Amino acid sequence: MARTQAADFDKRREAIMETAAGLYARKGFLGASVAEIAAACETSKSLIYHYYPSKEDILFDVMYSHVQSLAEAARLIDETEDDPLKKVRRIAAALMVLYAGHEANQKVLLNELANLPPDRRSVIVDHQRQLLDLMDAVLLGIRPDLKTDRPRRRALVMMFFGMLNWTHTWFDPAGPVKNSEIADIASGMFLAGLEKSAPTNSVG
Amino acid sequence: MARTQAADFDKRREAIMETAAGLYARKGFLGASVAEIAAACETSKSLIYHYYPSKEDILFDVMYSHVQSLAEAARLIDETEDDPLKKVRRIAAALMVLYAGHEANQKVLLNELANLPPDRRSVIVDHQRQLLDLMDAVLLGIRPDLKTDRPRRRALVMMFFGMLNWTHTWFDPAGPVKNSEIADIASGMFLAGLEKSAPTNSVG
DNA sequence: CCTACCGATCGGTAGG
DNA sequence: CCTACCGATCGGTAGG
Repeated sequence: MARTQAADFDKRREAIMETAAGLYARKGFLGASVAEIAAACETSKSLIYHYYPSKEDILFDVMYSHVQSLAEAARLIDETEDDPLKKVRRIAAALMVLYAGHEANQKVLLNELANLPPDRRSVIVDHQRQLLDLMDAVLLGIRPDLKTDRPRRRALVMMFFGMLNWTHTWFDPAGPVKNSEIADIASGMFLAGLEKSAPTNSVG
Repeated sequence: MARTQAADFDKRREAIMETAAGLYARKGFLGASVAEIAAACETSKSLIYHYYPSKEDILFDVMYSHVQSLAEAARLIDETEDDPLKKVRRIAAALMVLYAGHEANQKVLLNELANLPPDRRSVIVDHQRQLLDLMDAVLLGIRPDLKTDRPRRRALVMMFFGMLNWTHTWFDPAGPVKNSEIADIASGMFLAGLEKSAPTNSVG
């Protein structure tokens, strides 16, 4: 019976986390109260504190679960795809799927990092850096001439993530443009830009 | 003498606004207290309320002054430059100059819109939409084939602003890459992507 | 799992 | 009378 209760515990905890993610996304971490989270869960404030030690622990959970799935998805593609051009397109597509399916978590991840204490923030930032480093390696495979220009590579990788991450401010998964099209447009611009600025026509 | 006092009033008011912008950017609107703003201004809370009716009015001022200068800069280029390709490059460069020179205002504009009441928020959003509409017209000048595909144009314009606006999360004006280079990279990718996806080779 | 609370701090305002 | 400004404190609400 203890196992059954534990399973139920994790399930309720996750439900609280997802409800909190929605409120944190809409009102901000500081703008959303624990009482509001409890009300949205149709339960009491005390129940929330039974599942989480603090409001901040819920925030960490929202961010950590999401950033981990992003890094994992990219790693999987990196390991199973050889062509660096296809890597870019597949990673963009996979990230957009995860963004569109977890809009609240994505908004919170991008907007509320400052509300974590340094030690927990660095855990999240580490995972984000894994994603950036992975894309940096992919970029280097496409543009080996940039081997000694890390600052420029960093800027280029940030353009890629800029196009994708900015979608949280405007993209509507229910709208006329599908998230797969957004991924195609972003990776298309990224690759076209890399090709056009390359020293030789070795790209393509 | 009344004129001299009025001039001093505006000057002090602006100093408060810029100090508040820095705190709002670092700690968020809800995370920064009026007491902190006063302390950072080396004055009292009451003095702050002498210059602004509320904490929220300061927020509006921070956003409004910034978004207006962004829209104005783009409008000026739009009116004085004929070549749509050059328009893109010049607007990107002008926006990056304003972003780099007003980092705090830019962060606040992008992160704290939800903390304005609907009526004041719509004033800011209207100015942002002017910028988007302007870029949409420029895009249409480059890619007339997209005349009937507004959703796709919107997505393309958002890629442009995604690259530029995402810089507030990573770009360091004191770093090795200049903001003019960022503008070149972003507009280069945008234009290369437009060219590559065009139905004919009419672009360039 | 709830009601009843706490220490602290919030945005905003009082008298002078 | 006005403005510019201060130290102290208001009523409510936050997380816990």
